[in-house]
Amino acid sequence: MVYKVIVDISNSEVDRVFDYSGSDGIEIGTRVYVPFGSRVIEGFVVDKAETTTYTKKELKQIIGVIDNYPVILPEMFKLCKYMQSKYHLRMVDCLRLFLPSQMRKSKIKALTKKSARLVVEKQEALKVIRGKAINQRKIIEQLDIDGELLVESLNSLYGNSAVKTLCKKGIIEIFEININRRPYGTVDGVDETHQMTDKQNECIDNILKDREDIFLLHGVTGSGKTEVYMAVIKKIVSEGKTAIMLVPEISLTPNMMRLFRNRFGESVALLHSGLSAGERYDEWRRLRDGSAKIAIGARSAIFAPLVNIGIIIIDEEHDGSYQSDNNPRYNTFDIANFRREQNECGLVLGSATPSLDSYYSALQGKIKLLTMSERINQKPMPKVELVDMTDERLRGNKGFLSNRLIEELQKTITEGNQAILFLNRRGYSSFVICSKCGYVAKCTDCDVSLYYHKDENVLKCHYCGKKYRMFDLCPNCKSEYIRQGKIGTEQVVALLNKMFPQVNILRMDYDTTQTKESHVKILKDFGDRKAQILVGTQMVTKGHDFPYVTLVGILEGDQSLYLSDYRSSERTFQLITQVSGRCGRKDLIGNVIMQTYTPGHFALKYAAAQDYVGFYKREINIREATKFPPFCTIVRILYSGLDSEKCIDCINSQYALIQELRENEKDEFVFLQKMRSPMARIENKFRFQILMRLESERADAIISKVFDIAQEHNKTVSVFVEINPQNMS
DNA sequence: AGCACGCCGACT
DNA sequence: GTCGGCGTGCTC
Repeated sequence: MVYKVIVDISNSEVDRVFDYSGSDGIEIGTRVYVPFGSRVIEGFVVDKAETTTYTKKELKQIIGVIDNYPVILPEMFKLCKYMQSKYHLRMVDCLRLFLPSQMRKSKIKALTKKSARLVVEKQEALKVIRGKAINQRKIIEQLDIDGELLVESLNSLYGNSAVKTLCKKGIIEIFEININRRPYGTVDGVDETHQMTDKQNECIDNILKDREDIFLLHGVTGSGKTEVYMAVIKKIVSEGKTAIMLVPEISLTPNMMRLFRNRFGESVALLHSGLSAGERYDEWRRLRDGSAKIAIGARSAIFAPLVNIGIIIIDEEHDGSYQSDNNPRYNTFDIANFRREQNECGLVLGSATPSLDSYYSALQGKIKLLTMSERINQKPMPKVELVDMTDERLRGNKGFLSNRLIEELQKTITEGNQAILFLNRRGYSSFVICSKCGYVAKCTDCDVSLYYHKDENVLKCHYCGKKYRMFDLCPNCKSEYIRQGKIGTEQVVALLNKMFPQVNILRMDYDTTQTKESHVKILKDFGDRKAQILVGTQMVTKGHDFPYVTLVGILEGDQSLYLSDYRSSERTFQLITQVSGRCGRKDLIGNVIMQTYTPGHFALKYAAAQDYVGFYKREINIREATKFPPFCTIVRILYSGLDSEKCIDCINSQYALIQELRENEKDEFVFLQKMRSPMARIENKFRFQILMRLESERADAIISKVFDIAQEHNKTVSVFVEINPQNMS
């Protein structure tokens, strides 16, 4: 029997089927070991045939099967084809998405990667190297700066022969590093069943009535969306079907997990980043063999190996993390919709602040709108108060907190309740500047200024993570007049500690959640009321319920408003609504204070009024008038590379081709421009982009041509096509 | 991706 | 000559 095999190598050159002979009876979807060139690698059987055009001599034999069952389901092959045509992805990259990563590379061993470091002093090493070996020199210099680097990245930058030679010469050594994962806690406790409201029941009935439809469940924060999901899943599972529920990674809290585990017990499988390799594999296996019926997880859980799916739920539908922004790039909604069609099942998008696109689709009648506009048990929505910081400044308050917010904080503390302060900026201050000569510390590899982190006393680049020594004197003019930029969460905590020395304060941001335990611990400690104030970034806005929080302070409500991104109003509205919803969840009345310099902005006004529909109407008008999504499709082609000249050559030649395309499709282009990327350099790579906006009706046909154009390029420049990207920088 | 092969410059 | 770096091309 001849088997068509895709080899497990992520490279466009080998992303096609290779024919192998093998004994009969290997099922399509099985993984196998095959000889490839001079080595043995893993591959996926994607098809079988009786004959082949290759001669007996050319045709090699499958060495053996890896798993004794097909790991890829038939539906997933269809999905793979769909993704290939829609996003122009490599077949292997899709297939890889369908199984837990640690299953690849020979069974479920600990995940290791090869890393390299210098074993000889830089000066000594350089002496040994011959004049011609530029790449070896570069590697030595790089390793001297960074200490150690992954072999794969050295290979891709300088070629594998240079790395191998250095190793042979004993200048560098290659060693394995382990990437550990953490286990998740055991489950105890019982299912708390709630009395459903009429509104909740109505939504559940609707979803269960039209089993093949797409629904947008617009429910205000605290309206009990999770209960609706669980009730729907319960019914579907009782009919012998399976379910997928997606949440943003960050809101997959222990709380949430407990809720589902208590309700569904062993039939739920949790897929999230905190699982260890073994556990993740176990969970995947339980889904694959049918012992678990419900998959809950972040974005990638949409690829759960389930058959006979009865419902797919995407919670916090508006969340940007549903769109993958590095390869393979895909949009979770597309995948969910494809699986919905394949399984003829329902799809529910849930949010308190639906994305403009989804709500527009709902009003167009393309998807069904369900609304829950009241909190359960008639709890009132929190009162949102806007504080104009310009006024505060005029009245002499130069601090970061308005008098109103200080007053409310004091009240909350004395009453023994809790407060959340939200500021979407981490670190101590956003930059340092010499007020004498104007010197600003910048990253050497990225086009950004550095944040000051006081607890580590370093300057950090928030793009590449590189750290620099902090200075007392200006490195440029040696003056001592160093001023600091905008206040970040670290400084907020420091200042609050001075203001309220008797109060415990927790901080939750990227810096304090680098290990999984800390993330869980902070939430648990705050939930246990070990602290009265929680200061945090985006992270504090999602999903968790803290019943004793009666005050939410938004320090810079307008911070995200003026980014050069068409979605900035939408984002701001969502952020404020989400964070406001953290408040007044029990029987205590909640209060939200939003500080801003632009209290008149409609996004802030509607957010304060908790008026989603009002905001929607206003914003959709702007989108329509200015021709932005959902009234067009934005396509961005991003070019990045170490050599800026080569990037420019590449973008110029492709831009010319796209201009040609526009000549033939004049009516379809709303906008076309090439430019430097707003982030002109990241990690030493220069970035350029072509932006276009297309009429939505024929966008797919043009995008396909754009993909073809982008395909042809030099290896030293990486080219990515993004459709309606979440991040335009 | 990763390996072999073969060209070509530099060193004994 | 010949050692070794580095580009090229191929893998059923």
